[in-house]
Amino acid sequence: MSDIPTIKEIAKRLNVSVSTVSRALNNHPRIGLKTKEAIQNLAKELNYEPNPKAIFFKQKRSFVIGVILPLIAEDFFSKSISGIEDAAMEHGYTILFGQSHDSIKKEKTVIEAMVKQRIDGLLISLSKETNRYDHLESLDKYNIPVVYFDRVPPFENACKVYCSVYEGTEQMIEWLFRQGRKRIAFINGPDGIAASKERLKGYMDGISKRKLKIDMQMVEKTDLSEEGTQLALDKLLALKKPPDAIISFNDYVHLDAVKYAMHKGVEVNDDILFASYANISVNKHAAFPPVVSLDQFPYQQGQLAMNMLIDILDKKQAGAAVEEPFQKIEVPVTLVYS
Amino acid sequence: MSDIPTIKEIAKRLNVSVSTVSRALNNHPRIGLKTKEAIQNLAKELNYEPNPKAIFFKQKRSFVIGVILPLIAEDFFSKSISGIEDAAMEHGYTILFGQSHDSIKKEKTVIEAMVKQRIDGLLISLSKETNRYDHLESLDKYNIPVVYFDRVPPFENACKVYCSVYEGTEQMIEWLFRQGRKRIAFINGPDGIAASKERLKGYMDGISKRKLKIDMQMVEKTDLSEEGTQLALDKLLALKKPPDAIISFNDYVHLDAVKYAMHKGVEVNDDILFASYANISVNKHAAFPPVVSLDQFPYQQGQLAMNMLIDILDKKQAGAAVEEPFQKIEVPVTLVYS
DNA sequence: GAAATTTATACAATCGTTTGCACACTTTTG
DNA sequence: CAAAAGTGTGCAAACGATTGTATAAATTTC
Repeated sequence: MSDIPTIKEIAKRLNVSVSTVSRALNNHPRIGLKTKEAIQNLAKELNYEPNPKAIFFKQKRSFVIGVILPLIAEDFFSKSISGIEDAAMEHGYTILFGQSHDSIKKEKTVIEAMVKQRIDGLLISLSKETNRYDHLESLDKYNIPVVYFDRVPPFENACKVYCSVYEGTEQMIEWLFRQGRKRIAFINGPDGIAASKERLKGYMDGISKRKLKIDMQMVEKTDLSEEGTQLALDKLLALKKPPDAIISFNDYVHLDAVKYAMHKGVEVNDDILFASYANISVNKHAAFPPVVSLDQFPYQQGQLAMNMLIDILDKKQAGAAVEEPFQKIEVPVTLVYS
Repeated sequence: MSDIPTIKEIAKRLNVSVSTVSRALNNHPRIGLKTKEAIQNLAKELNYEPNPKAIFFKQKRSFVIGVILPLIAEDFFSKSISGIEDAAMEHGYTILFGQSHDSIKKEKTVIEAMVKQRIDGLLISLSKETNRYDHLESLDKYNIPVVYFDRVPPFENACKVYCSVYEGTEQMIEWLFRQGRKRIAFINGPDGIAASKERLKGYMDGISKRKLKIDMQMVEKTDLSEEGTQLALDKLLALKKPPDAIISFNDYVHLDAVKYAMHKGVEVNDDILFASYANISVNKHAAFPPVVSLDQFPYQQGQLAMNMLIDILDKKQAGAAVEEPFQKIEVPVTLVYS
């Protein structure tokens, strides 16, 4: 019920001035040993903690970092938040959290709320909808550093951490090819979103590299709903020469595809090998996990991104001119076999 | 690059005192119309936002609420955080987020970090390990209101929001019984944790109510690993009279059980009906979702808990004596059929 | 032993905002 | 027309902590 103790209280109790207390707690050399010890002991006893809001006044920093993710319910983001959190904790930062729910409007609202709270920096994975970037201007204006992560903007002048899905896709095709599969189909996500474009590019280049012919009949797309995926699979199975391997846009699409394929009498991972992206946790429990899935290391990505941001913040505080204004880290991906 | 404008700047520009600016922005009646308009226009133009850290000084509140969840990667918690966030946003609060990863030590660390940041209140779902509560004392000491949510402490003098898994279990058994199932087995979680105890109690009372005999051979337990679940299922299937329905501790255990049952040649949801708890999102994609699952309404629970906390905070600020010091809300559960 | 130096502490301003009080000016009232 | 009431604004203190500068006392130096 008592209030959190302040420097003032300590000063009053020991009959010294607040400045003496402040200096004693910061181990200033000009404070007498007895005084210093008395103050430090009482501070410990009262469990004194400096008020970060007061310090913010002087130092102009709050040790709070905003984190905005599209949808924490997605396996990838729920894992990455742990990396983000651990890295922040380690450096004494706390995180203000918000979701955009893949809406640009919500993204804007959350950013505004965080700017109001005077965050030191922002770590953000953009919403699927985000194709304009003017709502991020206020951060620039107020000189709040931003690090983009996984879903990064297309322009160059930004700090980014992301992984090379493009190369991963090529590797996946390479591996399927080595398993003797030649008719590799692809169920992509909706047109227009960056993730679909990158995957498709990887697919086409991967196929080309293997000197296979690109057959656009082998490329279908889903709106990510179960029905959309079923439709896509129907078309692929109805081909004169149906595929002997199918890569799905992500593991959720994969699960729907496999479920429907079983229903259609396909011998899953025999007639057709199923591959996918993300390597979500439920794969462990699934009856038919993808034979190969692309792990994008969400924890590490989150950790790297937060460390990059803290690094920028520290340099900024130290007043150092940023030598490399826009850092980029491309995290390599890895194939996971089941 | 410019700094966030302050009340001082506005005052200087218009050649009035800071107090006049403050009053004008707060629509104080004693400020002249012309002055007020001039100030408000300039404030809008400069995009002025009051500094919440400065306001915290005067008002002793930060409009920041701490939220600690065991593991955001769990479907239940990733859904509930959305309800928590939406309710907070609606009332102008922002959330500081942390995970305990089901460790009491981490829980303590996170609580300390949040107290340091001077959160207005705390919303917490306790870690599985938490059986002592002394790390929550500092909150009490500093008069920071706490609302417990889903994983609530056993003592009475606390604000809680949780759901009645006990009654839900009874309903589940009732429903299975009406499907003609009489040999209803149960794969429970580890002994000792509250969730297991509550489920078991519901199971036993549900069976008794139906005038069925309780057969403890029908109750197995898993350590929540895939192997543990397989072991439990092995024992159940080896019984002289094997079960015709199996209720699993949660949907993850369910998925493992079904996967293994298929492997063992069981006709899933025919020979044996599978039921479960949680109603996780992947059920939508699963080949064999549980025939019936207990939805615990994570979004609503989160929302209710946050609203309760904000209500307490507002009343505290208004200085009103809290008439009902320890509120409780029991959220009813619902069976979801697939 | 007086001046110079060192040591230990206090004072006061600052950060951005709010708010009680005081002051000056205008208008109303008797 | 003087007193009372109303109107518009500024001053200053407060919140918690830091920090440059001032001041006092203790110590050293010549």
